Amino acid sequence: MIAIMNLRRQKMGNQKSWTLEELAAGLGHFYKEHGRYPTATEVDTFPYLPSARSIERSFGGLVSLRQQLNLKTQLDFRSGAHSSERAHKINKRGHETEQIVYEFLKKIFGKEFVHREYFFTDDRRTRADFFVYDTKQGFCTDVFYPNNRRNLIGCLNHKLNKYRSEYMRQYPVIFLQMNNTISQEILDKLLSKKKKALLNGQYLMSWDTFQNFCKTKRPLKIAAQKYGK
DNA sequence: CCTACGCCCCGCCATACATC
DNA sequence: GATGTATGGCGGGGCGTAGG
Repeated sequence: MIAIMNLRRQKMGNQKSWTLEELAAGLGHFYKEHGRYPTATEVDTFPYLPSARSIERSFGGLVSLRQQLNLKTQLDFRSGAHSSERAHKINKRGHETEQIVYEFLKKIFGKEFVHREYFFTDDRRTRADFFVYDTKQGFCTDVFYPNNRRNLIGCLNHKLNKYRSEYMRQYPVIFLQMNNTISQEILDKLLSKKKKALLNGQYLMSWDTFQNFCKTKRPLKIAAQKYGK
């Protein structure tokens, strides 16, 4: 049996290949802590395991590894119960998160000047979560809640792709990242190293940064009160 | 029924870096 | 030089939900 302490590898130097036994011990350690086996992203951040990428190289990937070790768990987390549960959680969280942002924007800019699900064209396909009218040109906000840094990059790339076209770039757009464990400092560092950079008029903000940003904007006023509610 | 959407998991790939 | 491993980006597939 391999002692857990021996499994923590040094980052550089003296690289030895991981054995199946060591991986089994690492996975077992994760199971003891969490009552289940790790996904690829969890494998990447778990100190007693190599990266999922390494496992892919040497053991044909995580699905194959789970099979080889005959783990009493789902082999592939992309479908089935795990994926179903995840999708439910994401939808619930997404709805709640968007509501928080909506309430905040209404308070600052007024209900009349905050549009939800703003459509750029009439094909009713491409849209931003919010479009806010202010005394200047206004701005779009695309809200998301990534579970961790890695997924954040995935989400961001997806959004950069979506907002590439001319008509999606008529207004400034803020990609609003709502996971408060990922600070603005982390976001800025990530962007400075990122290959596919943000375009002009695109910003990546944390919730704190976004709130301060909104306070620098000038809300519009409703001219005649009788049109108010 | 269909399609679009947001997010996540995974495999594939290119690249960077250390060692031989 | 060659080889091996770590790292991060990218695209495909999957899920539930919303709306046609």
